[in-house]
Amino acid sequence: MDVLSPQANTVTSQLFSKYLESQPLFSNRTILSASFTPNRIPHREKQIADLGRIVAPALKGGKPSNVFIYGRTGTGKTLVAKMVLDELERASVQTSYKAKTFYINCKMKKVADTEYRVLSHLMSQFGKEVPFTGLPTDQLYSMFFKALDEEERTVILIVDEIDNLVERVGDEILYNITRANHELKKSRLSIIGITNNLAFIENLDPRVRSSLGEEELVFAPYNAVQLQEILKERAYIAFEVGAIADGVIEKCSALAAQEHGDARRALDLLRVAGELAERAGDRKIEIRHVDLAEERIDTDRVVEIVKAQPRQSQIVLWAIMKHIEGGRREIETSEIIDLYRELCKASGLRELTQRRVSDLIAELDMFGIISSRIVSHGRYGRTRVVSLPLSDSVHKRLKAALSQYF
DNA sequence: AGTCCACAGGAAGGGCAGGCGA
DNA sequence: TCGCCTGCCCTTCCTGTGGACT
Repeated sequence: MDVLSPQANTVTSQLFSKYLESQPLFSNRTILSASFTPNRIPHREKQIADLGRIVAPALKGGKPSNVFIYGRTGTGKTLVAKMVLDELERASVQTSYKAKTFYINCKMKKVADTEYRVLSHLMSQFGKEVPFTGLPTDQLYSMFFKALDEEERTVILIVDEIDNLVERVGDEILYNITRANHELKKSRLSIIGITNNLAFIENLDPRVRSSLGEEELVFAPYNAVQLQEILKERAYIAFEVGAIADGVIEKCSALAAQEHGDARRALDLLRVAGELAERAGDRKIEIRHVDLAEERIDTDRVVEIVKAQPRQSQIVLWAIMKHIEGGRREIETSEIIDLYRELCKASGLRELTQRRVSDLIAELDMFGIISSRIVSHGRYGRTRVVSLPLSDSVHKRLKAALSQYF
C-alpha cells in the first residue's frame, strides 16, 4: 500500500520541480573541488621542471635527492608533487628501472599521531597490515625496510604537512626513515617533504636537516592576475557558457590574492558563489554571489572551529557573546569570568580557575574568533579587553550552534 | 620615586587517559 | 595483560607589568 497520501505526493512532486526547471549553471562541479587534479598547473612550470630534474635519476636506477617543498596554503605544492611523480611512475614503465610513489598526509587524524601509526600507515600502503598496537617500534621499522626492499624499485615517499608530523612525533622518525637506504639492497627510498611552515626546517635536528634538505623548492604565492588565469581555465569547463557575469572571476581572484594568494580559496569562492546562484534560481553568477560566498565560507570556518573546541572554551565564548548581546562592545577578563562562573553553575559544568580561563581566552584570540588587547588602568590594574569582531550573520549562526549546549 | 592594583603569563607539578612494549 | 611512558589539561604558585595615585 502506498503510504503517501495524494496531497503528500503533490508536495513531494513539487519539492524538486523548481530545481529541475531552473537553468543549471554548472556543467562539471568537480573541476572546482579541492580533490580535483588538473592536467595542467599554470604558473608552476619552473617548479615542475625543477622537481622533474630532481626525481629523474630514478629512471636510470639512481636515488633521487630528498626534497623539501615550501609554500603557503593553496600554492600548488601537493598538486605539483603528485603530478610530477605520477608522470615519473608512468615514464618508468618504459624503462627497466621502476619507480613507485607513496603519499602520506600528516594532518590526517589517526595517521601521524605517533611513530607507530605512521609506520603502520606506510605498511598498509605496501599492502601489509600490522596490528594497531603491540609491536615494538624497532620490529616495525624492520618490517617496513623489508617491505620496501621487496618492491625492488625506487620508492618516493611524499610526506605532506611534514611539520605536523615533527610537531606530534618529533624529528627522530625522519632520521630513522632516511636511514632506510643503508638497509636496502634492491630498493632506494627518497623523501619529498611538503610544508607551509617556512620556519620549520630551522628547528630540525641538524642530522635530519642535512639528509632531508638535499634540495629545496619554494612555491611563491599566486598574484591576482595568475589566480584569474587559473580560475578562467577551470571555469571554462566547470560552468555552462554565459553562466558567469563580468567581474566575478576578477573579484574571486582579488579576494584570494589578499589572502596570501591561495588558489584553493579562489576556487572555493567561485564554487560556492555558483552554488548560491544556482540555489537561488539565478541565471548568472553575479558579484553579489561572490560577496555572499565569502561570508558563507568565513561563517563555516568560524562555526567549525568553535564546534571543535572543548566545552569549557565554548562556554567562555558563550559568556563573551552574552555580554556583546547585552549591548557591550568590549568586556574585561573579570566580567567574562564572573559570567562564565554563573553559566557553569547553571549548566552543571565544572568551574576552571582564572588562570586556565585566561588561557582559553588567549586561544580564542589566536583562532581569530575574538579580538583582545591588554589595557592598563594604572593603579586599578592591568586587564585584557575582549571584543567580538564577527558579523551579525556569523554571530547568529554561532549562537545557533552553541545554544544547543547551554 | 615609590606604592599599588589586577591581572598576564611562566614554571612546576598533579591527575588522568590512552598508547607503548615486553 | 599490565606496568611504564607520554601528552594533555588543569591547578598552584610565583614574578612581571604599566600607569594612576601618593
